[in-house]
Amino acid sequence: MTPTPARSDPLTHEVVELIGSVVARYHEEYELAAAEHALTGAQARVLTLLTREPTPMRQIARQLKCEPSNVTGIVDRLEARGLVERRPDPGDRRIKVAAATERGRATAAYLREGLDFAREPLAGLTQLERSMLRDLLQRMLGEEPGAPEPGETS
Amino acid sequence: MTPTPARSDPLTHEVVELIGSVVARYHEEYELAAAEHALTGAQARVLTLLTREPTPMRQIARQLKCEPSNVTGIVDRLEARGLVERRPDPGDRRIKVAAATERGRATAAYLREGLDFAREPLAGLTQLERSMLRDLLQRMLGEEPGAPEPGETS
DNA sequence: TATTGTTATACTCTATAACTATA
DNA sequence: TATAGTTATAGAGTATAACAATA
Repeated sequence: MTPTPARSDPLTHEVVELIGSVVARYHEEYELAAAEHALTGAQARVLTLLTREPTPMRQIARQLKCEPSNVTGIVDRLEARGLVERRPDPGDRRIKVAAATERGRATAAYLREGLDFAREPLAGLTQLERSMLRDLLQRMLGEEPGAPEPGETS
Repeated sequence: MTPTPARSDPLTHEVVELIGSVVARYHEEYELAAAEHALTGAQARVLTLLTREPTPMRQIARQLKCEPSNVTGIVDRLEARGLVERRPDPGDRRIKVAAATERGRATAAYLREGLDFAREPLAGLTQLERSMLRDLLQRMLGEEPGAPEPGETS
């Protein structure tokens, strides 16, 4: 009769609504911070990704969870602005590795600084509260050892 | 020297990253649930909005934080599928009030059921933990009385 | 034959500007 | 004149399908 016990729980519903608000606000601020550097959200995400590590086009698509054909245009536009460059892969000539340029890394750093969300609001929480929040979010995301998500093949 | 104390705090950084993960996963599941009903994310958001309350076009734009001209197309497509209808406003003939139809409400209900995120993961938390999470998120969002965010004009 | 990246195409979302009809 | 909604337009993201180069 109650396959999902949490479904009709008003407290759970409240938390779900709050998470929705967090998601909305996060997105809003992310797009805003990106726009300040004349970047779209997708461009900002790819640039941030490439700042962490040079990545083949196909793998960018996997991380963005979109089709590989879309990545071509996004990287094109970043490359046209000198924020990213395509490099050949020494081992496989089919592969093009996209990498952030020096300018791209600088832009990404400014972008990161502009992303005040969660940093400013989090300042209102004590150290203990922040670590409680961290633990709760970790458990929500199933990132705890001992609770391996099905679907992880390796 | 340290205008934003939380900036270099590794714990805060960790929480920010976790929130990023929550946002990514929420969006992913939202788009997926919408796609199961042949809806785009924007269409699903508007439909959900109108299920709660019939709303003038202009006000939809404000809630979506987009330009009013965009709403025309989104409501057009929902109306073409019989999920939404435009009604005149008795008091002001300039205004068109968009409202969910019976079919629209039914679709929104299915959509809501498909949105497992946060409900399933939250089931792994105790009642106490969930209320702790609620309180922490509320304070992050500045929704608590006694902590009015600057910028609120009224 | 399979994989990588690209191109071509079509649809949706988005902002901007100009337009219509009401107020 | 100001406001509500729309139209027209252009740019960007998205998926699908077909393609060239390479494995």
